[in-house]
Amino acid sequence: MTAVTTSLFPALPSPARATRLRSRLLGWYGENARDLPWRRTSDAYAILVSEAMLQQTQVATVVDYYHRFLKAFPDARSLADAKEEDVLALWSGLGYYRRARSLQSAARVMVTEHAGHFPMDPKAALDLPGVGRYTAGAVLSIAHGLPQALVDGNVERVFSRFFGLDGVSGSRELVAQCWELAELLVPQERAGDWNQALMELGALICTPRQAACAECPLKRSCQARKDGRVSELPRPKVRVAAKALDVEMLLIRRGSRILLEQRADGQALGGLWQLPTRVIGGGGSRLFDGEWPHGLGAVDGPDLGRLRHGIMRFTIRARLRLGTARGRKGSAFAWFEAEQLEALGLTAMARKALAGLKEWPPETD
DNA sequence: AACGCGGGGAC
DNA sequence: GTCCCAGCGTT
Repeated sequence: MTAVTTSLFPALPSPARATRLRSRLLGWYGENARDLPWRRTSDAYAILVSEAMLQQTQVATVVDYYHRFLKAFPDARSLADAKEEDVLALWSGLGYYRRARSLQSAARVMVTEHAGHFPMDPKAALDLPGVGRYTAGAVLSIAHGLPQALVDGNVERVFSRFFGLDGVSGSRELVAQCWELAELLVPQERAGDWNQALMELGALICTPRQAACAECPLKRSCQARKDGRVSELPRPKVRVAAKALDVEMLLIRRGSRILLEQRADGQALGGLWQLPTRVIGGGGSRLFDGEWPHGLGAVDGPDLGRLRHGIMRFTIRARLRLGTARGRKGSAFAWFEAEQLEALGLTAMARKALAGLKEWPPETD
């Protein structure tokens, strides 16, 4: 009987190899780092804002939101004191709105428990709402230089390829291996640069498709490249196909205002404002009802516009119709002037529909 | 240990 | 169309 002992890592790096790896990647980062707004500050609060926005959201999307948000809420105290609706308005269109609420909650904890600052203790950082292992490591290493590791989608991809880890993207096993490697490799000095260098390599060179291996500073020691498996690692996760959904939205005018509906807390997009919407085909979705709210209805006539919108596991085809409202509506409904819409927490679909209008249609209500 | 949660960019 | 993005909290 042969005892088979499998090393957790096909190529666990020796201390000497780890040193060379750090040196190469940090050198490359020094030459190639993008000039991103959150790299111009060492304010832990500002970096927390950027990290919250960057969760599952691409850099290019975040930049403008980051500037607007910090202008409105320059420190934890101002965010803690803000109205939630104003926070949501600045998050409108970014998605994953729980991030915005958690960020404000975290700011309130920072004010009450930590004198308005992001805590220096990793354990305390993890107690902040919306701050998990990744975000705690990111803020502490980038803002304060603490030797805290992090693993995000970029790091997972870089490690999977560089060390030849054959796992499914996002799987428990692969993520655990990556965290162990990240802890092993994070340097005592320049930990923030090291972490950002790993992510930058994943974003610019070691990309999900068509990796630019020729330009990679680590190409000489990359296991996947040796094996010709760069395009195979990490293995993609199985995904559920999006389902089609057909809906109608109502544009209801009264005077110079239009009627919007606030989605209920506890449902998807809770608290955000939308145009009254009903499903007309494709089956139930938990996103919209099949009937107009009581007293609301569509006016016969040509569509005011059409749009497509992807959300969660649905591909929505929406038509915008002129509508009318009879009787008094509940508290979920409110009339808004055009100038108010920009400062409102609209759903992205509502934003698209209103942006697509060349001019407001005639009043019929 | 899986799943729900938005929206958009890149291909 | 598909894939996936500087993840987290809940079940």
